[in-house]
Amino acid sequence: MSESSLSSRARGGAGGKKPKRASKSAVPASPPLASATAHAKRRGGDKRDRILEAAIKVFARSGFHATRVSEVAKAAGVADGTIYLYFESKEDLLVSLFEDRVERLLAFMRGELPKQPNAPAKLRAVIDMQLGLLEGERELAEVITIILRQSTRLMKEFAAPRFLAYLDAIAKIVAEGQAAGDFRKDISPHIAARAVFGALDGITLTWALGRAEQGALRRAATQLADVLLRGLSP
Amino acid sequence: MSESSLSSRARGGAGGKKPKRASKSAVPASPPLASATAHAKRRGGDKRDRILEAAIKVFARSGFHATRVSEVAKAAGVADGTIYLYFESKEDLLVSLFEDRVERLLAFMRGELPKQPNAPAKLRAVIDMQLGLLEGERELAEVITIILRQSTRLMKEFAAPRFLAYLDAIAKIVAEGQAAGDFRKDISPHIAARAVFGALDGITLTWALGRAEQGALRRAATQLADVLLRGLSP
Amino acid sequence: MSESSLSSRARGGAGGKKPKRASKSAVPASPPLASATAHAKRRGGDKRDRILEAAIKVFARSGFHATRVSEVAKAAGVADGTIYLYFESKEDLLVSLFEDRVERLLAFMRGELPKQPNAPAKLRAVIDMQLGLLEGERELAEVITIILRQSTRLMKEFAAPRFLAYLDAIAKIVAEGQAAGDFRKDISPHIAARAVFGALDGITLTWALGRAEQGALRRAATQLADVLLRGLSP
Amino acid sequence: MSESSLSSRARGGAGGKKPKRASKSAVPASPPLASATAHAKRRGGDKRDRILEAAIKVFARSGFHATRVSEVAKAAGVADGTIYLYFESKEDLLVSLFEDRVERLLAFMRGELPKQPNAPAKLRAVIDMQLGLLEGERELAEVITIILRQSTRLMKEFAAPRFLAYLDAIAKIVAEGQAAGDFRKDISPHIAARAVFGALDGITLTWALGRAEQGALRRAATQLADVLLRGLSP
DNA sequence: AATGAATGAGAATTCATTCAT
DNA sequence: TATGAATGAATTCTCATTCAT
Repeated sequence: MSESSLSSRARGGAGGKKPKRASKSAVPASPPLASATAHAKRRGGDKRDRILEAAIKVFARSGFHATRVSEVAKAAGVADGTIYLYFESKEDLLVSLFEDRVERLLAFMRGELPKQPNAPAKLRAVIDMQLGLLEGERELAEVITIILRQSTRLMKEFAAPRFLAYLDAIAKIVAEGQAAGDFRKDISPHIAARAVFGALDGITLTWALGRAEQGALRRAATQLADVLLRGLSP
Repeated sequence: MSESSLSSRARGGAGGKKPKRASKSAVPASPPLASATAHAKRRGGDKRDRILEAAIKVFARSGFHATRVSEVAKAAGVADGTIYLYFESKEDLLVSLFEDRVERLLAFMRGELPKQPNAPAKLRAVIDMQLGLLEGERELAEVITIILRQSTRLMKEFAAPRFLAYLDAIAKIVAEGQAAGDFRKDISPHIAARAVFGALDGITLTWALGRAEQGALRRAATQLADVLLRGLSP
Repeated sequence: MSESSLSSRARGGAGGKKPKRASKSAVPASPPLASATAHAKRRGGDKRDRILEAAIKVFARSGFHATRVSEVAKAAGVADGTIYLYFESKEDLLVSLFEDRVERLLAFMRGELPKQPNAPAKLRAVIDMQLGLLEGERELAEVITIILRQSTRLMKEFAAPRFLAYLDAIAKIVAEGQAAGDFRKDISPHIAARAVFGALDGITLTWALGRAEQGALRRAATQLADVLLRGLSP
Repeated sequence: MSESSLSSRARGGAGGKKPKRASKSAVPASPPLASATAHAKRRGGDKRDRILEAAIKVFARSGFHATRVSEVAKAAGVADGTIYLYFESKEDLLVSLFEDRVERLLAFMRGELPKQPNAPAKLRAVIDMQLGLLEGERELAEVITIILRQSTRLMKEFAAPRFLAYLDAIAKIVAEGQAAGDFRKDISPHIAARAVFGALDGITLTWALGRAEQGALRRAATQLADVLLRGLSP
């Protein structure tokens, strides 16, 4: 996974609080996606983060278009106008949400992947991490899998490139595995990457829309990895 | 696959024009999803279908919320008010679109699946059909994978149950295969179904958003089936 | 006075109902600036004109910025949205007002001036016409002398060029008179034009802001012409 | 010119810094309207004056409504809130501007006029002074001729009485001239005053909106006085 | 059935003003 | 005095939907 493919674009004042640990399962016990508020209630980020936090909740409940800015403001306990001190528009709020939270996920993955010995391990790590990190963040999962796609402009201009970069990163792992003889060579890395990403997305989506049972995502991760790794084996 | 799971709800006057043939590849040469206009220009369906046709185009281009009803009317060559003679609301237009077109796909699949000898063949047929039928229907593919999710209400109230029914149908195939010893038994049919569905969705989505190359979907179908069938093999 | 300098820019559907007569006093008994509604209640212009009519009243009462679009709508007896079927924006409403009404005044003047035998007669005619035509149109006078200047953008981009064209037309009359020996030659036609225009504007303004007595403007016109013609005499 | 007609209403802490000299041309070389800052940087007036100074600039550039209080604050180098320590509101800022600067002009004229031997000389002095004093103060000229009229409330409640007082002063000069046989008697002093005021205003306005060439105003003053004095001669 | 002019509810955003520090 | 983050009232304009023709 190249640095560039997952690199983030700095935005607002969202500092990149880097999570650093990795357990054997490649997913830390405490979620690195959780709001930084807990530790960083100190300065500035405070109000901005309260707004982001509230936005996740409200967007997940009602969707992007059906959500009124005033609802987010109310949920965040600030005045309507205050939102605009931290975000340019309602759309920017959604983008910032995505950048702020997804960037943490990607940064974490960027740190973990190099630790894996080979392509199969990396692929499993990607699956474990994506699902493992969203476990316990049902609302965020919903925002990423559904809400983000509700603004066509956002989807096409902003999210698509990010998704493509992520796909590229997965495709690289597949290609690396093929080169090393760990994966069958008759499968296009690109198609494989889309299948992996789609499967992850589909599992997340149905989980988020359903009862979002605790542990379900991690269990699904294991099984998905089992199927895909065997499916890609030479 | 149970009747109920894929059964359609009659709506407006959209009769279920049943496509009839099946080639060896399980996908007919002429797309069964194409507008029924050609044959059914007789009465009533005419204008209704022109509106649906136009709606696919315009929704695919601009998304659900950014599309004005007047744009659909213009594209269909009818007056704004005429839309409301055939559909209850803008949202109903999208729902009808989904029902009208997806129902044809599902009906077709309902007809084809029983012809397959076993679960692996059925799973491959599902994959072939979903991707094969959308090939050449880029705009419809975009409407199904993206636009339909833009109305949170629609997504939660209408599409989700349909998707779940489709998931059930796939899960049943997997379970059937496990029972027959064709598939490994350590994988939850539910999780497998979500992975299959997600992979199909992801491949369709990126294809629709990208250059939508001719033949790409069919090629992807073959590879996806190869990976999944090996991945699920006992 | 050149055609170009007072030519209008067609806008919306405001047909140029040309007034045609000229009395000895160069000002017709029935005001050519009055809404065309009276005669033309027939088609289309009806609602548009009702809105313009209402806008003059409300703008004159409250000024441009303090006037709500909904107030204009209410005064015109139409729905808020209807305004936007005929005008692009609140600002466009003001511009259209200006174009629609001032154009009639200028068109009238364009028709009358050539009938005057010499420059002094033309200058007197301009003064008579500007003041005579606004007599009985207090609100319109207020819109032109005050309200139009309340939008800086409008003033600089739209009104200024029109005013300059008008100034040019007056300057040409002065220059013509100087060439013919009817006016003293030590006065810059440009400065004279500004003085004439300013005097007309000042008289109109104070009249509109004051009690706007009947006949006051025509009386003022005579005296102003007397002073200026003697002041410009060789 | 009566004391009352041009007397100022004390406001804020704006003391009347009295300019003192008078040249033969009735207009001093150094502008008496310039900010008092230079001498009075001592206390209090300092910041208040910086704000007024900044307000002239910003109002002249963008107009009253389009100007944000924060822009004035920035231009003055103070915090937004500081403005409200010196002025009650944005509107009060404009009023204060008017009072502060116009009062200096009027005070100066009050001092000069009695020195003139007769009505014609007084009228010429008024013209010379109004135009002469604004020369070199383009932005102030713009504020007085345009910006001040952008708030309808201000215009009607505040400026109109002031303008009327000024008109009265001019009318008195005309009447005085008529009584002394220096001016023709068939012209209403009121109308004459309006014409003079309007001409002055029109010349200032077009000069401010145009290129505001150096010397143009003084030249215009001479010519305007020439025309009006001959026009008013018996 | 078809039209499209008219409707009017609805919401994002701005910005003058306040006030805790 | 000075600050500037926070407030929240206020308003233009859009557009799905209706309905008289």
